Amino acid sequence: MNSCQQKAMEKLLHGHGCANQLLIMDQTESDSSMEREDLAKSVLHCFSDALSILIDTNDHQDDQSNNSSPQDSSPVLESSRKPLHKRGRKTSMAESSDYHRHESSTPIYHDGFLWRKYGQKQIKESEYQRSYYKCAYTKDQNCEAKKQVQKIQHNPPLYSTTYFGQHICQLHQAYATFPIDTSDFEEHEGSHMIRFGHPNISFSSSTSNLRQHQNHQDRIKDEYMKPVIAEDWSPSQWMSSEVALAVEAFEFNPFWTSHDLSS
DNA sequence: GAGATTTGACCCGT
DNA sequence: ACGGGTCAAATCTC
Repeated sequence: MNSCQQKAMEKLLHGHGCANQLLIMDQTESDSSMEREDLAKSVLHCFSDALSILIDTNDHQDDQSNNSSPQDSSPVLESSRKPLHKRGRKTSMAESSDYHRHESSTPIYHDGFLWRKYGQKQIKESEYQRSYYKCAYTKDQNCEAKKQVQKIQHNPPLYSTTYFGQHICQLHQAYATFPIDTSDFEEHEGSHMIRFGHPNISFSSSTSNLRQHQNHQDRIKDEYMKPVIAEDWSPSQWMSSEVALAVEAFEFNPFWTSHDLSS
């Protein structure tokens, strides 16, 4: 597998994890439709990014074969092919070599990663403030992924979420697999897990905190131990019809295992 | 009390 | 000097 395929695979696994998070939220009778929507959008973003990577790869291969100019068929990914500044400090993070920008009617807070806000600033010529986030595992795992969230339009509301850098933390991979392989409930004790925005679904890197949530997780685990047939899964069960249609277009099923995705 | 967020100050490139 | 990005002390929340 080449590096592009590896990236696409990581995106798919991340989307997989988000979809599983959706599953947890529903089975715990969460009433936060907004968070559910965020996760559903994240699933779509991940798949869009994965497709974009694969399309870019094909374009690149086409370039090598016929030297034609590639078209940007990506609806979401606005990344690395943009020219960089020639020298000196980049005038903005958006000119860094690796960024992805998403625009949506709601800010993306729950995208499957754990972020820590480290700044907020009023940007000139914008009436809205920009918020700066970095991966919560910046120190622990030297993960330098960052994101910026900014409202860019009031009516209709429009938010821009820009991601910079790649996650090198192990978080997303563990997250992507744990709901499927229930043995991970034990294996992740003491290791890094995730805390999402929903107060009832909280995992921590410390064993003591994890134990505090053990009873609740046991209940979740029990739910997972119920037999669920992958063929029975339908996006419309978990998300709005509009998003569900898009997910169905990807023929995605959260009950797939990592092996299913990689084979 | 620990961890997360807020916010003014600071750094650095233009 | 200006503006975007980051730091870190103060504050807040659980």
